[in-house]
Amino acid sequence: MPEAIEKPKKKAASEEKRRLILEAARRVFEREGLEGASLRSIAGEAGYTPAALYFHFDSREEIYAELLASSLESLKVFVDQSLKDGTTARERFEKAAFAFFDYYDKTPDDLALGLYLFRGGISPKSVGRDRNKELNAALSTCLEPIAEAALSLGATDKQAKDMKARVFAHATGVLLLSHTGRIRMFECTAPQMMRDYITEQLTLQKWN
Amino acid sequence: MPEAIEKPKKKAASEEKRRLILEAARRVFEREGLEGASLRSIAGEAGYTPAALYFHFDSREEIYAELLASSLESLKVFVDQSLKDGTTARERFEKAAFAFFDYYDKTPDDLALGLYLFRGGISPKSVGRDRNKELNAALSTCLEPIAEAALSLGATDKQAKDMKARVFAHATGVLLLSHTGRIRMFECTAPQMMRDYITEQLTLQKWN
Amino acid sequence: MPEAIEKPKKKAASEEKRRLILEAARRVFEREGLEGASLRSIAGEAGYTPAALYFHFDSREEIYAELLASSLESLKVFVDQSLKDGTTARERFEKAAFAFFDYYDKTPDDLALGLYLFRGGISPKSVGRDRNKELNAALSTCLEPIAEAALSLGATDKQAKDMKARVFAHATGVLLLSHTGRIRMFECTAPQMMRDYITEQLTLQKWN
Amino acid sequence: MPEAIEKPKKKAASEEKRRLILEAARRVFEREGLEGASLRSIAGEAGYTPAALYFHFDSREEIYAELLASSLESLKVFVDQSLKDGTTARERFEKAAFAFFDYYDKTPDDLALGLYLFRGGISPKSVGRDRNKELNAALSTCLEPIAEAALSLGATDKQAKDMKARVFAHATGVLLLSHTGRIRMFECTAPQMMRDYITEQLTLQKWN
DNA sequence: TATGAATGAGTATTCATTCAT
DNA sequence: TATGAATGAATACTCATTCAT
Repeated sequence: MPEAIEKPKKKAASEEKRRLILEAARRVFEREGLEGASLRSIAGEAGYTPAALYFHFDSREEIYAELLASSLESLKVFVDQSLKDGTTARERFEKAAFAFFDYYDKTPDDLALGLYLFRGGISPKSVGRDRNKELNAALSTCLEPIAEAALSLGATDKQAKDMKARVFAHATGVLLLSHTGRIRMFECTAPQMMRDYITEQLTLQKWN
Repeated sequence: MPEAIEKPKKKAASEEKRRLILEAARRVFEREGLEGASLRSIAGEAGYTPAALYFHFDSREEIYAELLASSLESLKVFVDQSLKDGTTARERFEKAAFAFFDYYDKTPDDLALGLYLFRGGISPKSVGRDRNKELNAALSTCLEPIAEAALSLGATDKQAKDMKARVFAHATGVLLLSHTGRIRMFECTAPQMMRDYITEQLTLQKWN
Repeated sequence: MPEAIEKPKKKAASEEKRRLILEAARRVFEREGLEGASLRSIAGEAGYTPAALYFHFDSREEIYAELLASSLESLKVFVDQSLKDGTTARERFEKAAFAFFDYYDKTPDDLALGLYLFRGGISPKSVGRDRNKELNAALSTCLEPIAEAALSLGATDKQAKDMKARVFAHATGVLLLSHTGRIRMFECTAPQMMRDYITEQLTLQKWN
Repeated sequence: MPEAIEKPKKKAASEEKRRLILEAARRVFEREGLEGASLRSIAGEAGYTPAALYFHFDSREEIYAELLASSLESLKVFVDQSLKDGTTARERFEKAAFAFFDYYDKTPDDLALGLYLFRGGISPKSVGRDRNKELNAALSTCLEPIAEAALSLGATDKQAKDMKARVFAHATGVLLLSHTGRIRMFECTAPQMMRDYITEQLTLQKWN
C-alpha cells in the first residue's frame, strides 16, 4: 500500500513548503514593510513564481493571516519564557504585562502586521470567521498569564479579565505612540510609560 | 464696482468646491476605507475627473492631510465644548480626557484616518515637515486641556506633560480594541474602560 | 479719431506681451530642456495662466516655432558680427563657416530646439507651410555669407550653393556628436573637427 | 524525454514573442514616430495588454534599447556585406563609408531611432551604463572598417580614428538634412553629398 | 506541483486644450 | 485680455489573480 505511506510524506513536504514561503514572507515584511510585501515580492523571496503560491495559500491575505498566527506563537513563547524565573504573583504580573509590550517594542514589524490585520486589513471573506476566532484565541492566550497573576493576587474573575484588556489597551497605545515617533512630542520613553502603568496597576487595585 | 464683489465670490466658490471635494473624500473614506480612497474614487464621488482635483489640491496626500487637519479641528471644538460646563479642576480633567476618547469613539472614521496618517501614511516629502509639525501641534492643542487641569490639580510641568501622553496612549489603545471588535473578547465596553482609567489616574496621582 | 491711435498702441502692447512670453519660454527651455518646456511651465514662468497664452499663440508648437525663428535671428546676428573684421574672402569663409558651428556649440539649447523642430517635432498642420518656408529662408540667410565668400574665391553659383549645404551638414553632424557626448568615443574635440573641415574645404576646392 | 524537448521549445517560443513585440514596436515607431511609440501603442500593436509586455521586457526603455541594438546589428551586416566585393583599400574605404550612410538613408526610421536614443533618450538609470557601452561599442564596430581601410592606405592610428569620427559626423549631418527635407533648399541630393565627401577625403589625406 | 504568460483593473500624475465668465 | 475650472486622453508601471501547459 504505497499510497498509505506516500500521503503523509506528501503532506509533510507540503507543510514544509508552506513554512518556507511564510519565512520568506516574513523576511520581505521585515525588509520592506507592509506596503512592499506584495505577493510578487514574497514569491520572489521564496524562490517561487507568484502563481506557485496559490498551491499553498488561497490568497495573499491568507499569507498575512498565517504570518500573524505565527507572530502570535512567537509572542506566546516570549511571554512564557519571561515568566519562567518569576516566583511571586506580583513578579509574574509585572513580567507578563511587560513581556507583551516588550515583544512588540522589539519587533516593530510584528506590530505593524498586527495593527494592519487587526484593522480592516483582513477581509472577512478571505480569512473567515473561524480563522478570526483562532487569532483572537491565540491573542487571548498570550495575555492569559496576566489574568492568572491577577487571580493569584486576589482579583476576581471579572477583575482579572478586565486587567487583560487594560494592559492590552495601554500597551497597544504606547506602542502606537512610540512606533509612529509621536512619543517624542511628549518627551518620554515607551518602556518607561509601560513600566509606570504596570506599577500603577499594582499599587492601585484593591485586591492588591 | 463689480470686480470688488466678484473676486470674493470666486474665492468663496473655490473654497466651497474644495470643501465639497473633501466631503466626497470623507464619504469614500467612510465607505471604502483608506485603501479604497484613491484619487480616482474621490474624484468620482465628487463628480469630477481625477485631473480636476489637481486644480484644488496639489496631490492625493494633500487631500488626506486636509482631511486630518479638519478632523483635528472638529476634535478641538468637541473637546472645548465638553469643557465649557466644567468648574472644578477635577471635572475639567475628567471631561477633557474623556472627550478626547469620546470624539473618536463616536466617529470611527476619523480614528481610522488619524491612525493611518499618524503612521507612515503621510510621506514627509509630499506633505512636508511643516505640515507634519502643524498636525502634531494641532493634536497637542487638543490634549492641552488635560495638562492644564492636571496643573490646576497640583501636578508639576513634567507630570502634566506625562499625563497628556498617558491619556493619549490609553485612549488610543482602547479605541483600537473597540474599533477592531476585539473588545468583545474581553467582555467590557470601551467607554467604561476609559472612565475607569480616568478615575484611576485621579485617585492615583500624588498631586491629587 | 481715438481708434486710429488706439489700434497701434494695442498692437504694440500685444507684441510686447508676445515677446515677454517668448522670453519666458526661452528661459524655461534653457533651464529644463525641451521635455520640460510644457505650455504650463512657460505660462508659469511668464506669469500667466496656460489659457492666457492662447490669446497670443495658437498652440504650443507655435511658441516653439517662434522660438526657433528668434534663435535663427540671433544666429544671424552672431554670424554677421563675426564677419565684421574679416577682410579677405578666405577669412570671411572661415569666419562664416565657423561662426555657424560656434553659435550652436556655445548655445546647446538652441541646438536642441533646432534639432527638435527640424525633425518631426513641428507638425505641419500647426506651423503651416508658410512658416516652414520662413524658417528655411531664415536658415538660408545665416548660411549665405559662406556662399558669398565662396563666390569671391571663384566658385560658381552651384559650387557656392553646395558649399552651404556641406558646411551645414558637417557642422550639424559634429554638433550632434559633441552634444550627445559620443565625441569622446573618438578622442577628438568638436571645434577642432570643424576647423579641420573648413581648412580642408579651402585647400581642396579647385576654385581656391 | 518530453522535458528535454519542451524546455527549448518554451525558450524558443518566448524568444519568438519578444521578437514579435519588437517588430510591433518597430512598426509603431515607423508609423507614429518616437513620441507615439508608447508602451500602450506598442502593446496594442502587438496584440497585448500593456502589462503583458513587462513579462518580456523590464521597461519601455529596454524595448527601445533592444530596437536600437538590433538596428545596429543590421547596420553591421549591411556594412560587412557591402565590403565583401571590395579588393583595394581605396574601394574598401569608399564602400565602408558609403554603406554607413546608405543604411540610414534607406531606413530613415532606424535613423530616427538612433538619433533619439543617442541623445538623452535612453536614461542611464533604466538602461544602465553597461548597455550604453554596448551600444557605443556596436556603433564603433560598424565604423571600424573605415578605420581599417584608412590604415591600409597609410594613415596613422590617430588619423584612422579621426577618420571614423569625420565620416560619422558628415554622414549624420547629411542624413539629418535629407531626413528633414531641408536638403531641397540646397538643390542637391544626399547620396551625392556623401559621395563627394568620401572622394574629397580620399584625394585630400596626405597618407593617400 | 509549478511555470510562463496574460489579464484587467488599478496607481498618481501630467498634458494641451477648451470654455464660460 | 485673462482667469479658473474642467476635460479627456495620455503616461509608465504594479497588482493579485487565472489558466493552459
